Amino acid sequence: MTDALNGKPHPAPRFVSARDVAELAGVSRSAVSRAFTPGASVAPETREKIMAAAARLGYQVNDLARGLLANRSRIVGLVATKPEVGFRAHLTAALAAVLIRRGSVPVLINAGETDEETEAAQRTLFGHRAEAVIVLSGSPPSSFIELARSNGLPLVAIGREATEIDLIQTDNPAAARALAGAFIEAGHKRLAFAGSESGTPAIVEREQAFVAEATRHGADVAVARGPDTDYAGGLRAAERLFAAAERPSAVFAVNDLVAFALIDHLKGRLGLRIPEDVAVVGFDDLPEAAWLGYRLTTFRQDPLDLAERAVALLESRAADPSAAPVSLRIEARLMIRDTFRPVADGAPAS
Amino acid sequence: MTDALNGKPHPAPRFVSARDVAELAGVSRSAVSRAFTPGASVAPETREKIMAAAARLGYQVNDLARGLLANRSRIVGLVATKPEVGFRAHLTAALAAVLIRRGSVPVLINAGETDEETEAAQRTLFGHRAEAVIVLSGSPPSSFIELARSNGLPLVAIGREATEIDLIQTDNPAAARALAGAFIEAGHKRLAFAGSESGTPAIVEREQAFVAEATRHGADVAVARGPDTDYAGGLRAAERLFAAAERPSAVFAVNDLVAFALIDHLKGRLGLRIPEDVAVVGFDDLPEAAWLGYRLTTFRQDPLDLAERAVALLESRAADPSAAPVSLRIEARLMIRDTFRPVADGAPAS
DNA sequence: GGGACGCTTGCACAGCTGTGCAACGCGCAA
DNA sequence: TTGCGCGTTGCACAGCTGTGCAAGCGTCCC
Repeated sequence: MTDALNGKPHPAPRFVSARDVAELAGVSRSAVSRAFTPGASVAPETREKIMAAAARLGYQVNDLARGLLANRSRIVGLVATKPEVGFRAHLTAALAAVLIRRGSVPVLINAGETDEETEAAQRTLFGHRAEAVIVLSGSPPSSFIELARSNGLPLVAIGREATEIDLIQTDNPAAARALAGAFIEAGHKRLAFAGSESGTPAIVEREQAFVAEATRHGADVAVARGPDTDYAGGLRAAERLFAAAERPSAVFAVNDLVAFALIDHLKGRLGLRIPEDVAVVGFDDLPEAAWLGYRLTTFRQDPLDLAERAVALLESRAADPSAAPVSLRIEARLMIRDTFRPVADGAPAS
Repeated sequence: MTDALNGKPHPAPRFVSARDVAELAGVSRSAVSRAFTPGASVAPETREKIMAAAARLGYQVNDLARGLLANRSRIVGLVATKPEVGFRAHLTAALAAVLIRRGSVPVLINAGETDEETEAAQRTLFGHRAEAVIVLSGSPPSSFIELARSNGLPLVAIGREATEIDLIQTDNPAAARALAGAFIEAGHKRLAFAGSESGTPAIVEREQAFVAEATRHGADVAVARGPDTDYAGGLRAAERLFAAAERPSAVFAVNDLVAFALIDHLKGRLGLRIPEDVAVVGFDDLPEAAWLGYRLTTFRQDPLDLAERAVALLESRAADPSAAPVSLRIEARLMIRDTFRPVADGAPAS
């Protein structure tokens, strides 16, 4: 099957090379190379002649050969499990856009569940001499991290916790604490956290900080975890939280997807009103959070901002490989919509 | 800025090469090459010695050099605008998974709106000697198609209409016609189509076939188009369709996103019941369509199926570059949920 | 007019692999 | 023992680029 693309009935339609251009322009091949190298020494008229020939032939510098020589491929791996779902989709797209703009080549590694797939992804990445890897949040292919470190290639993790690695992360504890405080200030006594058992560091951080801060204020906190951090998982968590006799009046959903499930369950199945009966707050600010059906109050993570910072981190890492690992925290801003409104500064709750 | 990653304080941490392995194993470099080439002539014990040395050093064949020699990079470009939104996100992820499994390298080209970005994407793709390109539906970077064809590299378009190019497409007209018939059979007289002005071929096909079939049956069809094929566009279309005195009783939304907007508008703002007052049907079967808040009846496109067929098409194209362009139609299946239930076979409408 | 200097340009090598060709060693048969 | 054949291995080249080094040439100044 693979053979079809491997086969060579036509021996691959040879691309035009610098030699072709040199011949047409009547100069040496090195002159062509210099013409395409900024800052190299070429006479203006020679360069012009070369450029004209190149344009006529449709020449494009072969980045494979260039990368081979310079030992730099410009390839950056984006490793993610389920890159199509929720916030990761937005983060992936933003990273691809930022990388392309700076001339890099984003390779999307859809790191599957099986070891076989993980291994194929590894071969792909290292075989093509990726010069950097960005690991998105999600279940952790720790073998990647291992291998990248042992080969000394820059690696940035987004939302993954790992020692000895550059890390960029939303400030989950701060957000969770602030929200717990806001719930209590608004008069809520019975709080709840709808999480998941996925065990992602971001998930764990949000839960722990929220629970800790709430109990510090003397509030009850119920915790329910779905099997995964998605809509289905959110439904499970919602069922558990609201099956008990003592229902919470304010819920922090670890995720917008979980929050949507929560809202659908409360409104659709239990007939509760939001936020009058139950206040709900999510995390991510997916576009869906602004939809009329939800109007979800949620913490905003800006994918483009995150992507730009991640790439900047990559650059400074490449500039100084021996520097100490950086751990960057980014503040999440609460987008206030209809599912919960904090008490305004000084003003009484309405 | 780019300079940071370009700079070479450490001259890039040289990967181990076949020569290193050869030295350690005490053989020639060609022996190493042969050991990693299936079907090459190597003595079993030599191969074993080489493999041991390779494992110890962590050697990995350099696909850049291999690709340079063979004139095959294994790189496949995925070109899409806004790859994070709706069905494209799922299609992109599915394609990446399929390509990785077969040993290809999926490069995600987030083809922006500006010419500058498009040009950067082109350079990236052709500079790295991509051996195939897959264009996802969306606004059409037609210069890509042009250039790919002139360089004779396999190109498959999904949902894009273009002559002289391999094409894979859902059978939009068939689905639209079937739905128009089902609406009428269920007793609806005033139909409507919520579309967009984006002008994507798939969009146009659905609109035209739906309108034609409905009028053929003598039904009224109102058409409203939002500026774009997304939630915001769907809201605009919904406003226009239901501002008129004569409200439609069944609406075909060109897209699940548009359908969600429609539902939110009808239920939330106009207080209508679905499907009692208005029936709504979408297209794509995004995961959101199964959410409790929507339970949307919609046509299903299977991203994995589409991805596998696209890659298969790529392979057969590579095997025979001179064959006539193929145009493949895939049937969309109606997923029946709560927003519309067709009359069952032979049974009367409930 | 001659020498020195600076800008251009070509040569050759490096970077890493796959493969045709020839050589080499070994086993087997005559 | 010699010759033949086969399996294995090394050499060398190709594929495409960037760049140090030296040579060439023109120009300017003394």
